[in-house]
Amino acid sequence: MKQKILDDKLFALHAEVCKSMANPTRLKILNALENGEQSVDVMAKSLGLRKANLSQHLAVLRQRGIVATRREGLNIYYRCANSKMLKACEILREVLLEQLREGGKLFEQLGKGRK
Amino acid sequence: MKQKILDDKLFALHAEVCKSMANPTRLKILNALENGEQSVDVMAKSLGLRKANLSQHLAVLRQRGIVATRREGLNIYYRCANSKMLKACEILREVLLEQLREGGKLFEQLGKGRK
DNA sequence: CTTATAGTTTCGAATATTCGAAATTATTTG
DNA sequence: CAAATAATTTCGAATATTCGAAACTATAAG
Repeated sequence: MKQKILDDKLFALHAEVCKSMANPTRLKILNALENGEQSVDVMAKSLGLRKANLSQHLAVLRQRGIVATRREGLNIYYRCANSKMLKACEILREVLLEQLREGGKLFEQLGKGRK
Repeated sequence: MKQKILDDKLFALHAEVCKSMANPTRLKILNALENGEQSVDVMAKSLGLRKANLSQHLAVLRQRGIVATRREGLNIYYRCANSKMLKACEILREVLLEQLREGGKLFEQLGKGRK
């Protein structure tokens, strides 16, 4: 029973983290942070996002503890808070890239989920 | 530019897959399928879910190509369609379990995301 | 103190997700 | 064909996510 409760917490946590990553923009943000910290301003420009919207996405990642921040003058620098988590994310991306290259089913079914 | 388009597809696909996993019930389903295929009926009982609801979740996983099916008489057996993807999912779970055990920030912040 | 720049928060509308209930489909057995 | 069992689909209401617009906060520089 005790184990079941831990499992429930774990599945809930896992779902929360997946939810954080369940958005192309947030995945692009995490991707941008793979090579080190970046300010919001620079990210907004390189990703082509409005600052307010980027900030909203960063807030999601921050609240889940996926990214961390550091202020320096006017700029706030974001970085990945947990390299293992980012690595796990990358592994999934590699698997999917492989699928894409193989022209597998996953590719064709993209977007055919819930309308 | 060509590469950017591939990247966009990849991020979109990645987000779709994360969306599929962004639900505790679906993660429990995937977890149950780690040890081999199972019928909907058995899963419904072991996970304590209404069959209609389980079927809805299975449809999400099916549409994204994450699980595959096989019919045998009245029963339909579900299995994981891509072991690498399931493995990537497990790796993330291991990272999170470690965090949970360490009593880290992620645990405390669970559920404090968007209300 | 004023202005400029960087970033965040709030609000509201559009869209998507979730789940129960009820209806429907598929297969087997009598 | 009728009845039973397994599974799926459809519908609708409650809830959550997403994004632009506008307002707001924080820091630096004059």
